[in-house]
Amino acid sequence: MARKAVTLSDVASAAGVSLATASKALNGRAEVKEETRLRVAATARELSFSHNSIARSLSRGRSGTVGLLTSDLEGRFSLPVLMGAEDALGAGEVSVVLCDARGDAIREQRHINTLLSRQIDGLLVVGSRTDARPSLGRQLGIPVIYVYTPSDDPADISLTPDNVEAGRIAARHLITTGRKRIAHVRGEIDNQASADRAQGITEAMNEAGLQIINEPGYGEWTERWGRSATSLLLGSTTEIDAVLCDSDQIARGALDALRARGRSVPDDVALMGFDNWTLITAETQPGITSVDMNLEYMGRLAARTLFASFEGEVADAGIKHLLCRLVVRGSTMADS
Amino acid sequence: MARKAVTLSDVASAAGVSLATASKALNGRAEVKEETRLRVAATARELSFSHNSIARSLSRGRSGTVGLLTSDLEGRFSLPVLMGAEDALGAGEVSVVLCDARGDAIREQRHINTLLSRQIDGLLVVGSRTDARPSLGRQLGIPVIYVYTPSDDPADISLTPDNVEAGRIAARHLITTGRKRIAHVRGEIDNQASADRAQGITEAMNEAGLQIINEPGYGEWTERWGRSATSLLLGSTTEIDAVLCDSDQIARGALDALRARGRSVPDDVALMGFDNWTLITAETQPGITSVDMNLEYMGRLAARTLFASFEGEVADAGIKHLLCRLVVRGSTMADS
DNA sequence: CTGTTAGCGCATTCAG
DNA sequence: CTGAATGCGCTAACAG
Repeated sequence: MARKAVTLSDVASAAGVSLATASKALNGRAEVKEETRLRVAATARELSFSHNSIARSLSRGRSGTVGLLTSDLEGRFSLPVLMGAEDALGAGEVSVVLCDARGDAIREQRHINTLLSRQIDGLLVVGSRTDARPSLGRQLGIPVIYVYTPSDDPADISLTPDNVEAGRIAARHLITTGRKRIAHVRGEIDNQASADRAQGITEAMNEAGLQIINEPGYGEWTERWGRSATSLLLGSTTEIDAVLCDSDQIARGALDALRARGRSVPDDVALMGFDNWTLITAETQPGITSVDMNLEYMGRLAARTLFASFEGEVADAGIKHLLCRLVVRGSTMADS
Repeated sequence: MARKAVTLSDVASAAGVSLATASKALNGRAEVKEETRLRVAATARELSFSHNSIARSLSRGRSGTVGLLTSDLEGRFSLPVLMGAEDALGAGEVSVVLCDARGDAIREQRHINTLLSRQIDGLLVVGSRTDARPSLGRQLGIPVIYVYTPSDDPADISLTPDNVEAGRIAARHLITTGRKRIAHVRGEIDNQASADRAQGITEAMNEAGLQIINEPGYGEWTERWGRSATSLLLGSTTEIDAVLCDSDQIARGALDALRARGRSVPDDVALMGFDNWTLITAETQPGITSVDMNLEYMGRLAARTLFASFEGEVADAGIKHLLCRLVVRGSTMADS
């Protein structure tokens, strides 16, 4: 039943060599005669030997493991990041230990301690909003990379989307497709992503000599808010020909409200969201144009950066803003 | 910079005891004088000592780690399960090593090997559909529990939702609220969940002397399919007063179609889905009544079962079907 | 109660 | 090129 637990010394004696030689052979190390290397490899295969990585870690001093600390697994932002990271890491021989702090600082600290005691070689800290979070400090002794949610310490390495640019991209797309009276339905107040996008939008509008229509103000990241904000907009005397929403969910609510009011999308009014949550944007009729934050890429990049720092390379500290990508669907351009 | 790596023997000598005593003290083991235990604990704290769990694992023979093998991280089914499991496991001192096989058998095998070489104490295999999957075999030497997606080997331990009962629950709810002409919009053909639900629905209908209206047939798990299936239904001469959809996404599509045809929900037609994906069911207007699969509970239970088997308890093999839970919203009952 | 002695399985000096 | 010896940090019998 229980695995025979064939050890390296089993292989060694079976192959008629010493433990040390077997180790070297299996690790492709330095000077071992090709012939013996092959013989050891063969017997290892026969015995279906598998390294005990616990023991290996102990003597090597590295565990081949990285921690993945997330604050909310359910979040739709941390998940793609996690996937990208897991993908890149898993391919590189290293395992990922997952910890969900549930947004609780105590629990986070506990997790960090157990991760550290497990001798992880590096740590990825991923959050689900772009407002900076408290740094874990520089005393951890291992490389740490903050993903999506940046650290508030500029000495840390953080990867986050360039939401200002995302705002520019969105506004420019609407302008390019002929819209002039663009309303911005915002997410929650005091939210960095929303603020950054607003900035980018304003910049792009100014470039074009236009002014944003910004009546409905802030709300939740929900369809409900999208519906009511849009109703407000349509109820006012201000004419609009585009609604730019801070999230796809808000945009979906807006779509329903526009339709209920008899406005056709995109003919009467163009509609856009952010995040490119295809679950929403690709399912509606018409699909909703959005700006993708390249989250999975971000996770992958974070993993690569971690790898690099294992090799001794030092990535530049500070917050690195990653490019976003426009995804056009029917809500801004007919036909498509 | 690098952690001082204070070891147990550092603590021991600092506290003026032997290594062994220090170990026992810190582990709250057998006979150690209360006084010395405290002294050791104190110095350990002073030196901010932290166990090296790699070394500990090596000598104990157990790693305090379980593998979590999933086939699709993005899946909305595996995620809640994973959360529940991570929660229960994390609270119990054990860490979770995450592996995503991306639905690829080769990759899955690779992951299993590295997990095994990492000496995991147990394995959770979670999938995102309820059709049985190939067993990993009984030769792994550690307890394995299949979650959501059951194993095809009855000797394995599997946890999965009771979709037959879910079907009954759904149909009974519609019947209880006075519906008689109920259509079932199904998901993909050859899908176990859909088949099980159909069975339960039929049973409940028969109990009430009713017959299911089942014209539109099978389709994708998408809003699009929900829309077209419902359009078909409404276009036929058969009158209906309820649409029971195999998923919330399908139901949402159905809602749009009903509305487009001028049917009011729930007054003219009641509407239900399965899975209780609140992202959808709670956001629409009205909310969509659904049957929750208790996924997070399932994950938690899986973790507990794993724990139990560490303690030597043997859970009964076979597939255990877990109860589902009706969640009533506005789409089946006015007001609420 | 406490300290001594062995390993856990492997990588790594350093002689041969 | 190969092998005997040493240690990673800790737990687990044993003696004292």
